[in-house]
Amino acid sequence: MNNDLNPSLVPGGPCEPAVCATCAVRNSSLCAALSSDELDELNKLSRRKSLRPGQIYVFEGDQALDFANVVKGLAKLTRGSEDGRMQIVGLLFPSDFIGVSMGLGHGGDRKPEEPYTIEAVSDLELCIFPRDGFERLMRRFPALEHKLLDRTLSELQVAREWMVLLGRKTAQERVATFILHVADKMRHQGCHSGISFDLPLGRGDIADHIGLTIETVSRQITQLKRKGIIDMQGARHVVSCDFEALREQSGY
Amino acid sequence: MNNDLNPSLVPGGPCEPAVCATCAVRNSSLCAALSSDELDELNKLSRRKSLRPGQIYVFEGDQALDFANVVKGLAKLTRGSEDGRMQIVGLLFPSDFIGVSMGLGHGGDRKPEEPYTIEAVSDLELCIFPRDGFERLMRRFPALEHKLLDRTLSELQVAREWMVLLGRKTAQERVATFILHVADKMRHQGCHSGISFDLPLGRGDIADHIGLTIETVSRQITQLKRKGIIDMQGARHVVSCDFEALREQSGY
DNA sequence: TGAGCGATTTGATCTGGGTCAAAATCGGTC
DNA sequence: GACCGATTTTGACCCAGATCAAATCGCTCA
Repeated sequence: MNNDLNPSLVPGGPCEPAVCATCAVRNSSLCAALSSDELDELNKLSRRKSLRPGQIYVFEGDQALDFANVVKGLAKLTRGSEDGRMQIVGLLFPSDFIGVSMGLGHGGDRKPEEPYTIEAVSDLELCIFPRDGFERLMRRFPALEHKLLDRTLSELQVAREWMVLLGRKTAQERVATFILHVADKMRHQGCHSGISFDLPLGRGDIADHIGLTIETVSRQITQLKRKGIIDMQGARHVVSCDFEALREQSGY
Repeated sequence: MNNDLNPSLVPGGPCEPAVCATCAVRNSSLCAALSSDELDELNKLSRRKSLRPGQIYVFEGDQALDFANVVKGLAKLTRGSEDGRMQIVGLLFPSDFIGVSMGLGHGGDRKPEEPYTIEAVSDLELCIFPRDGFERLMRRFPALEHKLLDRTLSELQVAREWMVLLGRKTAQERVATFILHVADKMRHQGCHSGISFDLPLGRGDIADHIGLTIETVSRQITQLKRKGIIDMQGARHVVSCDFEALREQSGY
């Protein structure tokens, strides 16, 4: 898939909107598909929104909201049930795109329902686009739609990996896999110096992501520490970790 | 999203290729995005392939194969591990599209690896397109790419529903959910008369799909029969089923 | 008709991870 | 630097679903 930047695109170039020129995800979000001129059009539609940890952007069952880019922070995509069970079906990192869970193009009919709740995990900043306007731009700029397809395919890939984890892996393998995923994600985000990084989720959220309980997650992390595979300072900060050993514990 | 048929498309119209005109999935697969003329071009690239139950189309780890439409039958998309654990991450019904699990556009570089095995469950018929040619057509006919995006979004939706099932549902809820899904799928496939239909998978495959063992699946089905929620003739054929009760058992 | 074989069901037992409860730790903050 | 609520860890016990083993069912083919 074409990941090249548009050649006519120079950050801060001719028509590049000021907000976008300094935007942390200008070149990694869907916006990377657009030239400065095109970006200018998109920018005219956009507005920013900030959320504090624990604040909810959409509830499952609500009418479909607008689209948005995650600019900063972390959000979780969850499904809950009355009796308190909860599953995190996706994590939303900077540059991830929000709002297509229920498909595109519900222009005429009544807005469909959001299938998942989106909640800020850390301080979150979103760049929001109205559905109609964004879809219209997508029709005019096929590169935008192309990039969305690209991303949706990787998300599908991630979701299926998680199906394997949830369906067939042991508690130990799940936790090892989760830590590997986080390390990988952090490396790509650049918030990462070799082997030391923070877990972006508390034990409860980790449990809801890998289909276990808080207690089991905690015990498995203790195991990994005992085996010398990871070393931590406090509950969140991983000081060192043996990736090779983790991979072996992760059930491939 | 635009699900309308192309108005210039009349089955059996001007340039409609003969194979396509009688194709079972002409109007439900990606091909529904194309006019007769466009379809003609696509058809020139295509070839058919048949597989018997149990035959394997691609192994996970193989080099990426061509794209394909499922024309007839059922296939499963699976990930296995050395110790025999197996997870079905997707079922492929007629009109489903195959070959994008690892993303698009690996033109220049070495072909990436298939992440999943694809195996025929029943007699399977595929309509195969070479990667390069199909991607070129996708660039020329944006409606094709649009439809692929549409489908990928629904598959992501299905995968996430399954994450909830695998992460948080009880055995009883998993089996009830599975039967509802099958009933729904069968209704849409038209192989369905109100309340009676066949389970397309054996107990083993059901188990691998919903993250249980054969024995547990069997016991849960027995439970549902005892409760009078479903009635069966043999192991595969559902004679009647109380959808309302099933929905209640399914954990929503 | 009935022997043979894979798929399914049923039964008996075991266990990984859940549940419930209590300590220990971690930040904050006054 | 002592206090407090939230988070995490640890311990004791339990149970849903796995495992192991043995019928039973439903085919196909002789």
